[in-house]
Amino acid sequence: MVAATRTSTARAGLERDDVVQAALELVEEGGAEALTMRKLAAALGVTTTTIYWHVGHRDELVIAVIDRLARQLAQAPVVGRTPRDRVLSAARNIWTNALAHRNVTALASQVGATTLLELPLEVALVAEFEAAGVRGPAARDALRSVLMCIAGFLIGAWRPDDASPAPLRHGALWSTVEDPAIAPATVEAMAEPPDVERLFTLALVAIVDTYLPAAAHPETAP
Amino acid sequence: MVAATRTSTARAGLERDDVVQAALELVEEGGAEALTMRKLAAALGVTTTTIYWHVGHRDELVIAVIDRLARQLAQAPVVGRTPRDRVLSAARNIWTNALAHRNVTALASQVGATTLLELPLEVALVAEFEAAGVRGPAARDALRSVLMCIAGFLIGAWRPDDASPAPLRHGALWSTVEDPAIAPATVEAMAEPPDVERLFTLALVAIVDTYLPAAAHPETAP
DNA sequence: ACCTGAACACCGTTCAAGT
DNA sequence: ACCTGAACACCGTTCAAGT
Repeated sequence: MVAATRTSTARAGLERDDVVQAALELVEEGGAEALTMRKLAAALGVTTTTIYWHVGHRDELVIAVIDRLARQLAQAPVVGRTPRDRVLSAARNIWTNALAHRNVTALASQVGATTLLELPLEVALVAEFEAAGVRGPAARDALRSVLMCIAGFLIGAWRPDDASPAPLRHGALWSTVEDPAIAPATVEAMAEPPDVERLFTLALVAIVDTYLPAAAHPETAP
Repeated sequence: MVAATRTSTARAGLERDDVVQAALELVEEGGAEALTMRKLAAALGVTTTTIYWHVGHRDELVIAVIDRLARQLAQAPVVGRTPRDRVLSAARNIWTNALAHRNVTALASQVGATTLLELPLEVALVAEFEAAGVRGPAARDALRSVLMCIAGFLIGAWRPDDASPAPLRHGALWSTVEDPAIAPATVEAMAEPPDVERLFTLALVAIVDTYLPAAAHPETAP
């Protein structure tokens, strides 16, 4: 701890890094709404205004929290033999990372700082797109499409319906549907939760294959 | 708006529907955070507690707001000659509707009431999937995949980077990237905002084609 | 330089009371 | 039945002041 190097121990010995780290822990455990200036101060045994002295107002603190997690994250390895497999692996790393740190990821998404959190993983993905022959604006479109797809499936993955009030759940609302164009068996199937992990994989492959050169598609390869 | 300042303590002639309608207008104009019990009361020329008498606490009010917009929405027509085109049209109706009512859609997403808002459009989409030969659990997976894809691209569409603080934007962060595996031209391309509408269309087609029977795919059709 | 205490302008929510 | 006023427990943020 850096505080140990201090010779003058008259104060609380609090440093900006300690505050940010404590804030990160609050978010990881309790989500964005658990991060209040007052709770954070209490967790550090300090007054609310002390937080302001160290990190400024809440927006700056949030950015610092995201930045701190970004630096802590280990660079996940990209695996696979073919360029296509490696692209999928790099994309899946972003997905896995977001699932592992859902609360910070959700916070980053709220404040529009997603890129700050996952830039190294994005860079790794684009590098694989380059290796697969996708570059320039096409690489940007491919990256953005994959990122937005991940964002959407994340919502489905970490709000597994039972976070909603009972009468608002997908199954509950669909159970009231009567439509001559829809078979009863299909309506019934709507009540079951989907396998989000599997659906994500299918969607990811579909989108990636849209951007890869035709030669990389297994379906249309000679 | 029904605004009027009352001093007397007699009836305001307020009904639950008026409160919900005023709340809906607040959200449509100013987003979720514009909907506070106090602002709503002020807009109606009434005391905060009156809101509670009419609609209960905020969660119930939010649900009522979403429900009210859902009932107001005109049923968008599905167009197209082939089953595939009609599926894409029905899916695009959900996308278009969400863009048109972004604030309420975002609110619904926050509280897990998305289905409440767009159930009729979901039913229309599933009906087209049925007509295209996708039913039962496969129809559920197809619907869910399309919905999650829409959710992700919505984030990209209504947070067009300039909502983020300047140094956190995609382009700004990417401009610092130096990676031997990535061509400078590709890094430069990352600074330009993508055409989200176009990317959404490509992704939607890719996902829909994953679920449609092979005969419906133009690429693999005989 | 570091930290405290009081204060301000907001929130959601409840309760007793008025007509 | 409908509505008000006061109150409680929270927020983020600022300011003067203490060491």
